Amino acid sequence: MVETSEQPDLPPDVALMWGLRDVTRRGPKPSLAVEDIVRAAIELADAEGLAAVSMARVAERLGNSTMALYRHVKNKDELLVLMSDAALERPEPLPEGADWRTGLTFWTAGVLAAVRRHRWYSQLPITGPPAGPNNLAWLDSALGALKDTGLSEESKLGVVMGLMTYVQGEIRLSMELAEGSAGNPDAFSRYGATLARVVDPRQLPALAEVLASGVFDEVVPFDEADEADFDFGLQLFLDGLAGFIERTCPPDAG
Amino acid sequence: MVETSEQPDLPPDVALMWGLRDVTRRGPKPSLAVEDIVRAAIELADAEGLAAVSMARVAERLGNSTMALYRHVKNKDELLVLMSDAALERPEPLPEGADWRTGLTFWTAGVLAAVRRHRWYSQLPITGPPAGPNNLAWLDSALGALKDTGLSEESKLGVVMGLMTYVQGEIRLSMELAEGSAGNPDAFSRYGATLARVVDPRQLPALAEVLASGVFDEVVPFDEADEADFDFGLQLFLDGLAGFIERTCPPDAG
DNA sequence: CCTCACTGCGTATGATCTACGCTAATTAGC
DNA sequence: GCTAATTAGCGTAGATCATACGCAGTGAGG
Repeated sequence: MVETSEQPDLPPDVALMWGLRDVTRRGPKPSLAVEDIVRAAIELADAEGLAAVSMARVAERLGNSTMALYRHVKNKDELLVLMSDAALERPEPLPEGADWRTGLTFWTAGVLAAVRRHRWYSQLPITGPPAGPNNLAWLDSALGALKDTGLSEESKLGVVMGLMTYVQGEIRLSMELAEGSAGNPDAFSRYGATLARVVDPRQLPALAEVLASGVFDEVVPFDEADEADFDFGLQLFLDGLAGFIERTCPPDAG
Repeated sequence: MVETSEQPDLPPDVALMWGLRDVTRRGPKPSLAVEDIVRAAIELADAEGLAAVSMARVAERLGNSTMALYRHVKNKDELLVLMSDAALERPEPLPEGADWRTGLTFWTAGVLAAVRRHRWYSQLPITGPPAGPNNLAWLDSALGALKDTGLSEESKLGVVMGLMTYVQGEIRLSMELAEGSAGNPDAFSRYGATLARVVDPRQLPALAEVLASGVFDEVVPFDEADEADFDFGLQLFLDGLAGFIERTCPPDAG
């Protein structure tokens, strides 16, 4: 394990993500860097899914032995943490002079786009609050979208956490479902039929009514339906936020 | 594997969750039922976490051999699917005569309470749209809360999916963070210090401002802060929904 | 030049999931 | 009741995995 004695009070994985290591070290030059390991792991996950990411396969891809990785990474969990920050990359800057609503909409679309480039992202465990450079850059970007609202810092943070919660739910629901439907293409076209077979109108009346309305019979591609639903919910949230901002910081009371 | 020839067009795991199996079968009486397996797996996960749920440990808990389980469950993934429905149990019925807002608030609290009884829930993979009896009962309950709004069935479904997305995000963020902070108690009290160490005000100005405001210095128990943030976001969503309902179905235009 | 921290790696251990095939139990049909 | 078909439970074994441990060689500090 590489020591990070320069930042003794930082959690070791955080120090790793920020590239804070000793500059002068004895012994042989490392022929491997954490960044290489993380990059190889991400490529492997992109190509063959997260389940294919084993220490052995990552090492093989780097032309090293399995155990060599453990000099740079405490264990596999730490590797996953590093992957979760590296996969996000940096956010594109918000459009200049945009109001908070377009800013947050832009931000949300950006997060989803970034995450969708790595279909395994939703399967990563969440081990702590955002602490890596990319994660914090996204957090900063969302907070920046709210800078002209006049909200308190605490409120801004609350708003952003609410939005992150909603986005996180979308990531999990839509991405894992998309993964599942990839391996099982007609699970979705059959969904209406499955429900019809199983739903008893006396026990689940409201659901039976939705079924009877035929919403599930339309054959809409999964992605489109999903995006429409996401946008709908996002607009509701932003509508509510607009009300909150007006109530808290009336524009003419400045 | 138990055949489910009565419902040949249902996915096998769905049939299992609904208990649709052959009534008359040849061969020895099964000494084991899927329900037993699922219950044992849930007890094990409750006691020792999801990682402790291996086919061997579940079988051991039942006094059977490992391979005996495979007569009742196709593979471990299917067992996880069954666990994810069984863990939810049935929703409590909505309070009689409640309006949609109290109904949905009640529903949301119920989902979170049900899920929090099994701390491993958030780590389960999502393999398909809700199809088990408990999942569908919850879905029905949420739809039922909207029955007096006059919204179209399609809109109701959209609203519920938006709410489920937000709740799903909360489940994932708060539960996995809670798990993480259990094994690492002061990771949260250190969070402010970690950020202070790592955030450069020139690179992350908005985040730096939040940090400077001292929000992260307050020592609030994780659960309380989390619940407050969740409620705040939920209210924003419901505020937005109120506007949508008024716009779509004005009460005096009925 | 010597010391010794450090890198890479071989070996080994203990889990894990699960394919396969055997034996014994039970029932359907006669 | 007899026979054949079917099924439950399980033992064995293979493949894959994470990772503890210790050794050999490297190269910087003294």
